[in-house]
Amino acid sequence: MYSKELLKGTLKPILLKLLSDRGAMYGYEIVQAVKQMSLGKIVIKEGSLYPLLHALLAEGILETESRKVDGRTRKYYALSKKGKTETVSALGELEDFMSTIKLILTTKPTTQL
Amino acid sequence: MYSKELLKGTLKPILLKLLSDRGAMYGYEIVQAVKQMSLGKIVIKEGSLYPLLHALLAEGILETESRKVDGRTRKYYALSKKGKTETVSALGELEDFMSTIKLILTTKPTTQL
DNA sequence: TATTGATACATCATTTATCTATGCATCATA
DNA sequence: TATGATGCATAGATAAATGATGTATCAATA
Repeated sequence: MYSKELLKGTLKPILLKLLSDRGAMYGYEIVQAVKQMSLGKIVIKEGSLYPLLHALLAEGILETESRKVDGRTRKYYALSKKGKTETVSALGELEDFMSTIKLILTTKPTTQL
Repeated sequence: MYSKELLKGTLKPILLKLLSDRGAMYGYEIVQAVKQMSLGKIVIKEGSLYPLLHALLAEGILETESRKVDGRTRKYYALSKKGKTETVSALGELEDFMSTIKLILTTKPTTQL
């Protein structure tokens, strides 16, 4: 797990990317997938994920459908049409941001003002 | 400027990297340097920077020295010995985090569970 | 058969990094 | 003499994520 705050702002694009790749997913599955893909380094908390899912649902970015599997209810979330557009811009922004950070981190010390 | 929250957790390592590269710097100079290096995309607010500088000073990560230049007071901050160690781990963590995000963002859609 | 751990959803209070807004002061310029 | 750039500072607001907690089903095990 990374120091508390780095994750901020990255959860939403990560979620959108996952749904974009895999189609409909349910909460528990999302947590496991992120944990697995990040080699255990990113563990989304339920207290973070469910409010985010509900918010994106309310925004019309996600659509939902409940299915009963082995006596347990799973609530599947998928990208709406609007959500697919949103995903493109969210991922673009994150990648842009990361290159900016990378730029600062890799600037040679000799580059003085 | 990026959407509000992405910056969270990155300000400290960015600051440490800057001081590590350039030695002692003062607040206003730091804001300008980050703005310039990020091509205007990252603008640190004074309300964010000064409390951070004071906190790092209190932690013994930074050392300070005031100089009067052209009638204006500049408060220079530099890494302490402890701060140099801290910088190494902070930058390491940020880079590790970024590769993890990159890993998730670039995973091929065909990689299903 | 009782307990534990995994599965599955949910909410509420707390934390905390950053921003907004504001304040003060000096200097250069128009 | 007003404005913008330089320079430091703080207090209150914002909002994302966490921690803590709750409910319930199912599988494994002791």
